[in-house]
Amino acid sequence: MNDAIFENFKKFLHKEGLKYTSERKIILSEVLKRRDHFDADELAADMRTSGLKVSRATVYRTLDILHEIGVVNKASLGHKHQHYENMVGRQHHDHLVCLNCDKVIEFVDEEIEQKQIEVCKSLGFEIKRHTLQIFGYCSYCIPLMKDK
Amino acid sequence: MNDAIFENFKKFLHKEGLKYTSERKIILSEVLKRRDHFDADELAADMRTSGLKVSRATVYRTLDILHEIGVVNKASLGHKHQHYENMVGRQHHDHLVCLNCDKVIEFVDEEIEQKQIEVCKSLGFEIKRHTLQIFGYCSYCIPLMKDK
DNA sequence: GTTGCTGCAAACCCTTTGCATAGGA
DNA sequence: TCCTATGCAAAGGGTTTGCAGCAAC
Repeated sequence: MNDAIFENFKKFLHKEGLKYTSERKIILSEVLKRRDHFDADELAADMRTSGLKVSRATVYRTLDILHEIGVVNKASLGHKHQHYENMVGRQHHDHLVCLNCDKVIEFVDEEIEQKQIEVCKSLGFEIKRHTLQIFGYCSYCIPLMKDK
Repeated sequence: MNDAIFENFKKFLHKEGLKYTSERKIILSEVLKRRDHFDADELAADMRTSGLKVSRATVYRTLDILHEIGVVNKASLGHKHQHYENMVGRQHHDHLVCLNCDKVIEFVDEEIEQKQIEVCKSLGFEIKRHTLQIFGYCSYCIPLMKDK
């Protein structure tokens, strides 16, 4: 079923006058295996470990393209670097981030989504994307925090 | 009325064994004059223009303290640097950010706030802070975007 | 063959830090 | 006096970029 994604990627690149290179294919395939919130460097390092030699620069450049076509989502999870996540077959969601263990919990609340649309409509604002992050302590870390 | 804020600042610093220096007073007073979303460098530059010579490093260091005591809020508004805003006399709010003109519109929606609390409660997550940004086009820029 | 891509290293940008000196308490 | 703060410049960390050689098309 991923064939369609590679096909779309190829079509998009062609449409933009860009090339369907082996590095781009490799990066796409590695991204599609992911179910976590990774950063560009992490992806590059994991690829290197797997014997896939693609430079960091190319990873950054390709993640940009994949973001543009919606294959990955970019998220600011409270670190100084960006995180990415594979969005294939998934819908928009928000994040809870544990300040102690860095765990990320995803959630969707339809009312929150709906309300955002209403707010924008009432202000004449055209939404392109939206991102809600809640920082705090997950259930495992709350007891640990009490001790301090 | 700002006297109380300076007094609190002084008390906080004293409690932490820190010093109530003239640079810190100057930075606090400049921050209190602001009603916009500024970054550290901008604040430092504006201060320099006004003849107030405080180093960038001190501005960063002091903004951290002011953030800790809630005088300023830190926000990621889609740039690679942080933005700050004076929070004195203000409540938590969310941001609409225009991707064309960079304008920032603030809003609060009680239902969104409430829903976030409910989601966290149901997941056993203890909220420390939360931040919702909506990126898109403001009413002034929507017509300009059509032309492209 | 043409044109865009890659890898490398250097550049960049924002932010933090080490250190010598200044200045609150 | 004691000890933290400041300013400077350098380091840091993530990301982007210029360029020469390389690979799609």
